Amino acid sequence: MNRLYFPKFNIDLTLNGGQAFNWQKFDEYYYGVFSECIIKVKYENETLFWQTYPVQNDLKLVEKIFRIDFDYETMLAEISKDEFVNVAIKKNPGLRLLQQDFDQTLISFIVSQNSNIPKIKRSLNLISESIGREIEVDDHKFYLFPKLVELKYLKESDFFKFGVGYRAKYLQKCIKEVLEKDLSNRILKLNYKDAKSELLSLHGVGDKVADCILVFSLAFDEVTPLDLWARRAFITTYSLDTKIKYSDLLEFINKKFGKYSAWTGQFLFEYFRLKSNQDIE
DNA sequence: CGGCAGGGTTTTT
DNA sequence: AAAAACCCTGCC
Repeated sequence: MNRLYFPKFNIDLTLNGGQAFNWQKFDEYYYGVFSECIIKVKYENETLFWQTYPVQNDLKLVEKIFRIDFDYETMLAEISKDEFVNVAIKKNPGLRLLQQDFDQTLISFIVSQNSNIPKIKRSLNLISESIGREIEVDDHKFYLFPKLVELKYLKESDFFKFGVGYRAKYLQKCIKEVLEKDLSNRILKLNYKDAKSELLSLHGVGDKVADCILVFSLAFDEVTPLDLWARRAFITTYSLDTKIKYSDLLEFINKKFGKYSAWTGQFLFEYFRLKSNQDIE
């Protein structure tokens, strides 16, 4: 397998957290389903072992998805100055942000709204299995995530069969809109403000889903998606008004953490989510 | 701006 | 067993 030196990486925390729904673990390897390939990875001795299928050795893709070039140390040094964030980092060392495919992330987070992780994964798998190309890796069958041009032919009732409920209509409309606007290509050149307003104009995309896409696929680190957990985390940690508006909370976070807002949010989010799972203290 | 409906599964009571 | 919650958005 190929190797990349990649110190300070907690692969379990990163791939099982709420930013990606397309990784499955078999034995000691994770297999990630993308639209162009399956990525197989494991992490050992500060090294990422990886391979891509069916086209092998796609280094560019792996470097992009794991944000290999991101200066993790400098970011940690900066945000750990905050005592609360420092605790969250200590409890979740090696947590990282990914930079995933735009189209796939868009679909994934429309499906994710008001739902839970097992159900989200099930629906996304159904979508892949129904039209994605089959790829066999290590005796496991995977199905590539369909591209928007393939999904645009599906009707609302087709999406409904994937168990996405009322989000079927959002998906069906949104895919058409994105293709008509050529957004997948254009958005790569836009700044945060313009990219977000483009996303908000899409059916089924509100503040939270838009920010998930901007952070988890376009690597806009100056904001963080404020779902219920992240919102609760920030409000509790900094004793904010429980009724604070979405945009006001984003502004508060950006003033405090600037270009590392996304990383701060991710650490606090995981810290609160895992803490409540153990439900101690 | 505020309030609520909207799949269906998981979690909590 | 029932109810509430669930990484929410569109519509009124």
